[in-house]
Amino acid sequence: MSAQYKITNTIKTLRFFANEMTQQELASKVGVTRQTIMAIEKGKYSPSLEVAFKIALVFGRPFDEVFAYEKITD
Amino acid sequence: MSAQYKITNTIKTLRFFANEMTQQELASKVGVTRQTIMAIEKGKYSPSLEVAFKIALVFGRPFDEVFAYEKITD
DNA sequence: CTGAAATGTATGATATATTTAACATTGAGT
DNA sequence: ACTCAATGTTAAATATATCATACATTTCAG
Repeated sequence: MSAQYKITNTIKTLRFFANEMTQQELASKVGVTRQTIMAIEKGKYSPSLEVAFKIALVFGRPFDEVFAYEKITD
Repeated sequence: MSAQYKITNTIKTLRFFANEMTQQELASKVGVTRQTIMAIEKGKYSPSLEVAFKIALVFGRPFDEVFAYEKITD
């Protein structure tokens, strides 16, 4: 069948390098709840484009340094 | 108040340069309905990150060439 | 070790994206 | 002008993201 992809992110790493920002702090800055950050970090579901952009903005990093769409099979 | 942003995209232009691909063709390749492409092109709502990635993939363009998060006020 | 803070997990409610279907409008070709 | 394909619009139903709350587990400073 056609190639399979998954969305990955580097949020946990970025939090660590951002002075060990907590999930709660990130959630507050982004304007969502801690559970939303949790779910995204864990890959439970893919965020809305809006939330994804806001997360990249909070870390001040280019979008593709935070989120990627990676091929997992062919 | 805090800065306002809006999500913009270049889908219509990219369709034009992709041999004038129709909304229906794009929708089929992405795996959504034509109305979804319509709504996204028109900015009626912001797509899921998954659909956004798929659209960029169909056009074979870097993500940030398709979608942008632009400041509209300060 | 103990306790508080951070992270993880689960569930039901709400908001939003997407589908489905139907119809209206536009635009280009004949 | 006619016609057909493409685009645009609307409304109701469904799927998924997000919220709100509650509780369990990990982690680490004291």
